[in-house]
Order: sequence, then C-alpha cells, then structure tokens
Amino acid sequence: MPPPDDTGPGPTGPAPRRRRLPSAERRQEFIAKAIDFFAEEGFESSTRGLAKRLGVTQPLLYRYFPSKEDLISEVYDVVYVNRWRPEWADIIADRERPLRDRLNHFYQVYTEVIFNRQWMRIYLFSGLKGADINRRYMLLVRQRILEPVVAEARAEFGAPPRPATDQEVEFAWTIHGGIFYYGVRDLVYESTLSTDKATVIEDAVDALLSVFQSRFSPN
Amino acid sequence: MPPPDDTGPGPTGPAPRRRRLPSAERRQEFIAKAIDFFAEEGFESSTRGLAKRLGVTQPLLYRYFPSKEDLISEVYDVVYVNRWRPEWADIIADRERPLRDRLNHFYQVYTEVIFNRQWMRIYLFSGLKGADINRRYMLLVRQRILEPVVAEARAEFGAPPRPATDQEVEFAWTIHGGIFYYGVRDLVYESTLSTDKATVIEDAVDALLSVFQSRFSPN
DNA sequence: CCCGGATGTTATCGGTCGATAACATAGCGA
DNA sequence: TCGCTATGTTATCGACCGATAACATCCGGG
Repeated sequence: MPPPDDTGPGPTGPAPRRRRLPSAERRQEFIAKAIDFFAEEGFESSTRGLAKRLGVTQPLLYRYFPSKEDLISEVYDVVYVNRWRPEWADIIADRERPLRDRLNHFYQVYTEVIFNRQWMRIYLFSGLKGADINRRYMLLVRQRILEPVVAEARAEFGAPPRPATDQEVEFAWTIHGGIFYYGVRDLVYESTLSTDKATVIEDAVDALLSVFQSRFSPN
Repeated sequence: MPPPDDTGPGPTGPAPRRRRLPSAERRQEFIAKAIDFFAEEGFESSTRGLAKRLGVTQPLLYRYFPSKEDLISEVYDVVYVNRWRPEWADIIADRERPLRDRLNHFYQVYTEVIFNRQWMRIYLFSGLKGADINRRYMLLVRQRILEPVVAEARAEFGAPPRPATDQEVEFAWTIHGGIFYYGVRDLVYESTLSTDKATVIEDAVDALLSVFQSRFSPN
C-alpha cells in the first residue's frame, strides 16, 4: 500500500520532476543555500552535498556556475560585499552625539550583521583558504571604521586633528578584534557565554575611550 | 652518464629505498610534519599529500596510525597540550612585581608560543571542524589565565578579594581576544602589520588595567 | 651466517570528487 | 496545438580519497 505519489504520474514514476524556475530565481536560491551549506561544511565539501540540500541534481549547478570556485566567489560577494552598510561610517562621524554613544551604537548594529554563524564561519574558512577577500575586507574596516574612530577620539578629547598613526589604529584593531572574538567564541566555538553582547560592547568601548583619553587629552 | 645511485644497487633500481628508522622516531617525525602539513593545507588534505611531503608511501602512515583521524588527534595533543606552560600562571600571580609588568611579561611569552602560523591555523581549522578541543583549551585559558588576571587586578587596585564575575572575565576575554586577533591578522591573514607585538601588548594591557582600575579602585 | 620480525613498498578496492556529454521534458510563443 | 528552447535529468569520465592486502627488504640476535 504505497503512499500516493506527490506529483509523479505513474506508479513510483521515474522521478518526481522538480518544478522549473526562471534562471534568476534559481541562481539566487542556489547562492543562498550555498552560503548555509559551505558555512556549515566548509568549502571543501562536495557539490553533490549542496545539490542534495537544494533538492536538485549535482550537474544542474554547472548550468548556473561554470565551476565550484565561481560559485564560491559569488558566496563571498553576497556575504562580504552586500552586507556592508555604508551608513555605518555616518554613525561614527555624527558629532552631534557623544563618541561613547556613537561607538556603542555602531558596534551594536555592526554585530547585528556579522554575529551570525554563516558570516563568521565563511569569514574564517575563506581566511584559511588564503582568499585575499579577507585582506580586502580588513582594509575596508581599517579605512571606514578604525581610522575614523581614531580621528573622532582625537576630536572628542581635544587633540589637534592629525592622521591616525599605525599604533593608534592597531589599538583600535585590538578592541575591534576583542569584540569580534566574542562573536567567534559564541557562534563558532559555541561557548556558552553568560554576559550579553551589549555589556561586552560597552566595556570594550570603555577600554578604547579610556586609553585614547589618556593619549589625546591635553591635561 | 647517470648520476651515481645514492643507495640503490642496480641501474636506477626499483626505488631508492628509504632509510629505516625505529618506530618511535618515525612516529615523532610523522606527527611533526603532519602539523606543518595540516596547518597549511587543512585537515581535509590527503594522506597522500602528507606522505609525499614525508618522502614515504601513503600506506606507511597506516602502520603508525590506525586512521587519519587518529593522526589528527595526535596533532591536537602536541599542539594544544604539549605547548601549554604551567609556569604562565606563576608569572601572573607573582605579587612581587607590578601587575602591569606581569601582564606584559605574560603576554610576551604566551604569544611567543601561540603566535606562529602552525599553532594559529591548526587552532582555527580544528575550531571550524567542531573539535571540542577548542572549548577545552578556552576553558583552560579562562581558569588559568583570565580568572587569575581578574583576581590580581582586584588585589592591585585594593578591592576585596571575590570570585571574578562573568562580566569581568568577559572583559578580560575581550582584551585577550584582541591580542589573539592581532596574531591572526599577522600570521593567518598575512596583513602587513606595522606596529610591533610588544607595543600592541602594552596598549592592550593599558586598556585592561585602566578599565579594571575604574571598576575596582576604592576612590 | 642466516633467519625472522620489523620496516617499508606496490597494487588495489570501493567510494567520492568536479566536471561534461547526452538525453528528457516543461512550458511559452506563434 | 505545435515546436523550440530553456530547464532539468541520467550516465559517465578521469582523478583522487582512505584504507587494506600482499609482497619486499633491512638488520639484529642466535
């Protein structure tokens, strides 16, 4: 007494044929699921595994992407490029508010984007693969986030404007990396973290400000 | 005019047989090279690639390790367990010296161990594989390093001794993670870092102390 | 000197990989 | 409704994977 065939015409027909989708939608679907898949299994995982998760056959992937590496490149683009928000820089530069508020606000919304398992794992996997996309991403962080943060700290504490020194940027990296690593411990290493994100950010911002204050403050 | 055979008897004999080594030494050699190999290529790389790098045939590995996964476990042991120095805790606890000196000294010697490409990459690879060895390592860091650091900061700034709160440990993690991430950027992402390690550590320790001072200091 | 176990190698198995070719059919325009 | 093309599938290729079996040789103890 076999269960009724969902779509097939015959008795357990040749295969329940998949509904056909326009090319653009299929691509989107493939990339979205590929992010999940590669984030979980790593980029060395098989295209067959991905196809299975998509409910399609493996050769179909090759109609949409010339090679596995091309698919991975598109994954990078969606994760790194598309999720960057230009308005983050505005939050940091908004001198209507105290710098502490701005930094807390920035890290709050920034971590809303990067503190998810897919983003974190894709980032770590691609870095280990040697993809220079990570270096480009870090250059973006330095230029759009950290150097502005140093400049704003100078202004906040009454120091004359001057380009951020390497040492100052490096310290901003340390705080930034500390927050980032909190996300890694939570989402990749799955440590059970008892302190909430907002508090961690506030303490990190505290640390950044108190060091920059002692460096930049005229008194 | 063929070059003289190094060891083989015949004219380009069947294969220049590899010198035989006692079992223990061979094992050591295999594990040491496996650390290099897997650190560079990832744990998904083939045992044939490793054997090639070792100059032996691939099945020989299986005389020394029952499976690839067993070999990887030994790699973990050597990297994580054997390189941990119990005396690190002594540096932190030595109240003869100012806490700032102790922390700078500790992070100086700690990073001498973990700031190398093999350690960093093995750590990141194993974490992404879901190996709970990372969670155990982080527990070690928390108990042997971070909780003592918080306790010493309490003592240094005249606060009554009390178990470190989660929030305090989490802040110590942020600073610790910031230093760690400096190593990742240097050795894994191969960013060209212009500020030297000692300065980065000093600034990070500054940040830790100034925040704990404002929390613990009685005045 | 010789023999037997330890230390290696060659050969190979079944499975999986990325990628391609050949074939099938859904579904839209004429 | 017919037919053509885009969207799928099945079948398969050559390479590589972890692992095992069978064979070869070094070398020390008697």
